[in-house]
Amino acid sequence: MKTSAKIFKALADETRLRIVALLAEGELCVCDLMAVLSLPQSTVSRHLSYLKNSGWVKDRRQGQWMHYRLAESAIPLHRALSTVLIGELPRLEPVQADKAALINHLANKKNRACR
Amino acid sequence: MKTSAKIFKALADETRLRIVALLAEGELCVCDLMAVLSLPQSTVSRHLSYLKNSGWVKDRRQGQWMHYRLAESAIPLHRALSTVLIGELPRLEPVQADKAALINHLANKKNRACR
DNA sequence: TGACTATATCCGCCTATGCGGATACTTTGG
DNA sequence: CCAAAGTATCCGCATAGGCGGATATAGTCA
Repeated sequence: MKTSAKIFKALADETRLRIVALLAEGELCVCDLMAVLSLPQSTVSRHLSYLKNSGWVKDRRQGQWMHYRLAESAIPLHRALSTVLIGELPRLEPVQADKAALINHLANKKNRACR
Repeated sequence: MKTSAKIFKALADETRLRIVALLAEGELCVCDLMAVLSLPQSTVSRHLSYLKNSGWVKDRRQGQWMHYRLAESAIPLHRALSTVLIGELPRLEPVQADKAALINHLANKKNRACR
């Protein structure tokens, strides 16, 4: 029960929902998220910690970059929510805008580093 | 987006999840919930307000009793989450215990008032 | 090693919200 | 109209957690 509330708590924040929606597109590093969300690094990093701590994302270090991706969970509620999020979040206008910004960002960045 | 976060916030609390699970069984009044959850009236009432305010429940006055039931929403995310909750919450042990307590409470109460 | 980049964490500040006892309001029945 | 029941709200208190600048850490490359 506590576990379930924790799963929902992680989604009870606008920024974290945006992050989850972006990660649904694939693995991203912190600097990409900063750029797309236009948020300070400490803010993005804090939310990612929260998501990691609650089991929503996994990280993977590659050189100086920390890559984050959605985690697959063994908890049925968690899995069911993932499915819902993947199906419903893309309907939201802000999510669509973020995705467009992501595509644009990745295009500009090409094979260059983050900045 | 803000709306979505609000929907999740309402579920980001153990007590509210228990209430939602109980209301999935059908309409209940505050005093029934107090008895089943073993929580003070002000606490139960506060959580019901929160759930009402976030669109999760509707109330209906019948004499001195205020009856609460799950609300049907027009918001796709909300509807999808309802389905998930109804499917997943019953798997949780604390929810099963609450349901048993509810059945017991209703049986003891019969046609008498709440106390 | 030293400089630079990417990230995590610390910090002080501020708001949201949980708790439950106390109080106020609403409805009913006599 | 009063008393009692059911409920909502107020209150003071405590903690969680949001924010973003500042600082610490980790990895890379010359």
